[in-house]
Amino acid sequence: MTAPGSQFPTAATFALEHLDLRTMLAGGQAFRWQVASCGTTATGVVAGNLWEVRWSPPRFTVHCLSPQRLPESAQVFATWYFDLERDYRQVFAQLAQDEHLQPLLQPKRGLRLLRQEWFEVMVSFVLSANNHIARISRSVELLAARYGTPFSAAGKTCFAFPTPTQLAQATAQDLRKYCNTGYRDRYLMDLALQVSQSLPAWNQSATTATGELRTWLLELPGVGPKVADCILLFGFGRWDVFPVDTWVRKAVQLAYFPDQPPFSDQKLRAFALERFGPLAGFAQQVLFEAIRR
DNA sequence: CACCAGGACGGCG
DNA sequence: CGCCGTCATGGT
Repeated sequence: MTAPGSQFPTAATFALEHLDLRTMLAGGQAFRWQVASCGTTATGVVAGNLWEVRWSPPRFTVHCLSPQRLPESAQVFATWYFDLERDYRQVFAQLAQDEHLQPLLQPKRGLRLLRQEWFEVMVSFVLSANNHIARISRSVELLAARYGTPFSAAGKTCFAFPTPTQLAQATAQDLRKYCNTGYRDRYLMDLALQVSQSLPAWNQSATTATGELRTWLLELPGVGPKVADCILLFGFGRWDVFPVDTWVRKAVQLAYFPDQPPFSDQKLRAFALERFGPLAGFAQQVLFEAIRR
């Protein structure tokens, strides 16, 4: 389907065995999706466009609601963003070889990791420190409305997530006052400044090794080990990381070392990387979802 | 109304 | 290094 005003097809349909929109879109990896209470449709702004998705098994449909802005076909976008070329059957089969993880997998078959835009992920997870998912979502939306580029779609005004340069215009005062960022205001401002002044390096980071990218991220204000790993996982598609937060800490300890004294985050990370290797990031997401319910 | 939230940071021993 | 108090704000 090619909508008037668009030179690209604005809808695409895919066949999937499993999918859980709530977990995938509102589980704490992305913050701009609104999932309907039925759990079968959702809308969200991604990459400067408004999208609607539908899940009616086994069909996953993606529809662009701002066709005049679409820079590529909906199929190309969705294949990348929703990571549709990855063989999730094989991912689950591989992880099922772990006897401690195996019983947790079946309820999480609908879980997927998104390939989000890295700057939005940086900002979202700097906000995530000592914060609630609901409040993070609200701040992200307020940031977009105040500093992002507006566009109209589906009869309303939407806002692209601000670029580093756009967000660098912000003052700490306004971030705190209007975007509800709390004490993270200065982190965000300095983050936007730093990133906007080194954009070429970040844009070429696709070829950078995960370890090196991680050390770059750790130099950014408000980015510690956990946030850096989330940015790598959700924003740069690196699955060879294992973000350790309060939930995963409990989950790993409970599933693997129930009668041992608490491990340090460093030890937990090393354990997981050794055990799950290139699937560590996805294993983390399974553990996170399993313990959080 | 305490307590906690997908932690990071700075200061201290 | 590792440990500890602090940080702004609202959901539960």
